[in-house]
Amino acid sequence: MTVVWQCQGVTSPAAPAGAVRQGSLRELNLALVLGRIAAARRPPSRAALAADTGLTRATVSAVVEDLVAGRLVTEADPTPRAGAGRPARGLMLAGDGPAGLGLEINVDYLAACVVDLAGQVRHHTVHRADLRPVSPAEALGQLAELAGRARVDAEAQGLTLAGAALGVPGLVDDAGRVRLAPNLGWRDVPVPELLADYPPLTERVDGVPPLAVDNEANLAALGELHSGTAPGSFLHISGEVGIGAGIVLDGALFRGTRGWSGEIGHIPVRPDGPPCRCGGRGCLELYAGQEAILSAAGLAGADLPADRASTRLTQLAAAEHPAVLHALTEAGTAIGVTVASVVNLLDLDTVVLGGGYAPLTGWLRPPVLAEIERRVLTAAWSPVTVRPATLGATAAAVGAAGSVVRRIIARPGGWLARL
Amino acid sequence: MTVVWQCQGVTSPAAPAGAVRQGSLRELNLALVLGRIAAARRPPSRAALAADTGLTRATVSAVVEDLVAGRLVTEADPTPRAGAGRPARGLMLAGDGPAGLGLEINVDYLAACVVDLAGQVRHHTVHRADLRPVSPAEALGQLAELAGRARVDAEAQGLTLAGAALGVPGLVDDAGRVRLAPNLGWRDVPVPELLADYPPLTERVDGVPPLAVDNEANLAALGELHSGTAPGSFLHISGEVGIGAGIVLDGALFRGTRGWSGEIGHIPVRPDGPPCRCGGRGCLELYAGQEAILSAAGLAGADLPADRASTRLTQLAAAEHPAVLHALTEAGTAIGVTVASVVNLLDLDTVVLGGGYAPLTGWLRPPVLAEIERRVLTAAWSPVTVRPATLGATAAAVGAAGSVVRRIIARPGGWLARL
DNA sequence: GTCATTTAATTCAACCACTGAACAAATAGC
DNA sequence: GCTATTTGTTCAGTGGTTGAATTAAATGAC
Repeated sequence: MTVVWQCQGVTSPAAPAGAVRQGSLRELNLALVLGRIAAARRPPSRAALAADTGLTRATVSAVVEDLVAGRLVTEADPTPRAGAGRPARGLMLAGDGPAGLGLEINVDYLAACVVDLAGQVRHHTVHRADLRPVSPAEALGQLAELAGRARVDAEAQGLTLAGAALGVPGLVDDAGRVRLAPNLGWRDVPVPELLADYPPLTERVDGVPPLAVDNEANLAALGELHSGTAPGSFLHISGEVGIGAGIVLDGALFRGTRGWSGEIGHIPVRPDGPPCRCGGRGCLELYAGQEAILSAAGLAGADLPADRASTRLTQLAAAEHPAVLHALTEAGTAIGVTVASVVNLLDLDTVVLGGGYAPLTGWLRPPVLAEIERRVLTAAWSPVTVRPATLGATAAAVGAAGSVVRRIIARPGGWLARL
Repeated sequence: MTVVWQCQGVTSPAAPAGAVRQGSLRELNLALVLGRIAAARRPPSRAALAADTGLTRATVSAVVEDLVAGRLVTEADPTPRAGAGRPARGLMLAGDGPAGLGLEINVDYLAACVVDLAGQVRHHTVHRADLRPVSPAEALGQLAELAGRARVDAEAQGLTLAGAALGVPGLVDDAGRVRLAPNLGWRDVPVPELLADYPPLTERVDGVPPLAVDNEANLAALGELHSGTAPGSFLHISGEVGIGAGIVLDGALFRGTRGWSGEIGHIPVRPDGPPCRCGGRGCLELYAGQEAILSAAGLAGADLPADRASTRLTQLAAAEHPAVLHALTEAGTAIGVTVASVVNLLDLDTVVLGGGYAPLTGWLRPPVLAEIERRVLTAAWSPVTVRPATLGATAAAVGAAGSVVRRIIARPGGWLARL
């Protein structure tokens, strides 16, 4: 049995922009019902779905039959119900159907994980290594090995991988080429070509590339969206060596005209400030990037590996180290000025601090909120929530895997047609 | 014959998020075909539409029959074609069907206009008057009178008004209440209530309010979108007394969580700059607002009415008045810093300068582009276009009227069901 | 001038998916 | 055991699309 790869991109529009043929009706209702099952707290019955969606029970039954046949949905154990009547058979996402493979390349680690339809992480590997001195080809080779092991493990658990997504800390174009990943030292790296020796990651199925490559900040934001703890629109700021942001609007990632949205690290905080290596002046990264915080805290010479720096900062902050507290307040103020701009522009009510910022949220939040309150015109009527991300350090990998299964949930028709 | 009002909001999602019943199919295809007719350069034939949409010619014929019966589409004069074959009958949006009423209240004028389905402005009235000393109730009374005259004129031309939208220079909530319009001096003005004496503007039809109230910058951006000269995603900056922006993403206005997006005037340019009346410091409005430009140009004492200030600036700039040129360069730089932030964040490739900025584009563009090139990470690969708005001074009124007819084009089913 | 050719639009039987109502299944309460 | 109640399925009916055949209206060759 061959593995089916059908991921063609990370954002899922779910709107049938094109022609609405006869069968589209079924496709839309498959997506509708499956979406409700995915969103429900406890396994809903067919009758409940009918009441919820407005479809008739007959239609829901037919739709569910398709979904069960396609291994997307299973019936839960018959739970004892209160009151009279035939007991409902609860429906839930299948744990043994299609799954998504999520990959991540970052400055100091590689990660691979597998997430099933229900959102459970079924496999997770992190390979710590400084990737800066390694060539892109070699790094991708190591990644492919990780991917291969993840696949074996997934299949041993009865899962079928339905696609893969890869997060990188840089700008990615439509073809999956990494145009620029400054902190990794990559420039114009043709990821799909370099992975050509690993067919499962590159062989096209029906002309669709199996591997989606995207910015890690975008994928981390998607992961946060799918974790169910975030609202439909929010800004997710990833504080790694650089600072990236994922923008989620109305339940969908906003990727911009070329897919290069979220470059929040180079928003000018002080237009006449010190020069940044991007060519601008006074960019946010100069005030709230990892190096800037370490240097302001007097830890510049320590030369910590990137993943240690964050934990070290948290420890010192918890110990109320004065220079660290000051550095975090300064960083928070700079983030707050930038976030105020974003909120004035987009009217978002939630900001999620992710990556290295997540454990520092307790210290960053006060100055961020202070700047928002000072600078956002509508802050008085609509308070802005600032909270830490719920996914851990490899949020991008989990988000990448989640994006694959979310795509199936948003358009089950494509998956079912392949059986 | 009664006037039918069916406008319920300005943004048009067009996606059938809910249940997909039997009839939804027809509704979606009505929207699909009508949308293609609206977007086409020259009147397409049924056959061309079939090829374009992927529907069969039979289906297109049936759909078009409905659209013609509903007065949304008419057949164009049979144009002589090249080559053999039965001549195609071109289809175009009807000029005598439903139309939209657009209204605008601004600091120094009231405007009303009527736009037909094809986007033609069929009626246009501007009433110049300083609205600051006038009470909101009285201003709205004058507006209702303008609206009444527009309606009479529209009906004399055989048009049926299908809804109305009103643009105001301030923040509007879901209920149509103006929460804050600083330059007008309004605060918590319940527009629908104050218009209660003018039933055509407030009587609900099927529980739907006939009048949508929105920010003028949003409506001006929509007008620009519908004029067909702008791409699917762009930033529209309205330079009036204040500075507002409309954000169009993927062909739809982005309104934010509460509908208060686009407050670009209070994005901090210099976080430690002079205090702004919004409570923040160094806001864009302090560097590129009308007063700031006039003051920097040494024209602060002139006390020109708002509409004159813009023309005066244009004249002086054309005459190469040194202080004015300097003031415009300074303003353009501030705008450029802000736009750079927006482009870094959203990856837009087009910025439209509207309102008072439109005639000044020639002088504002160079400094804006210079800042973008310095500060936008991706500027080297994807150049940003900065261009003037194509609609005139009352862009918001035209955009408001356009939003009404665009809603019908996006969801013709609702309109047809009312016949 | 006639006729083949070509393209446009309509007609019609077939089919697909949803609807609504009737029916079967499974439980609680009396 | 019987009824009430709720779940889920079956089935005839219907709306809307499909695809092929047919009609319509022009050009161009002879």
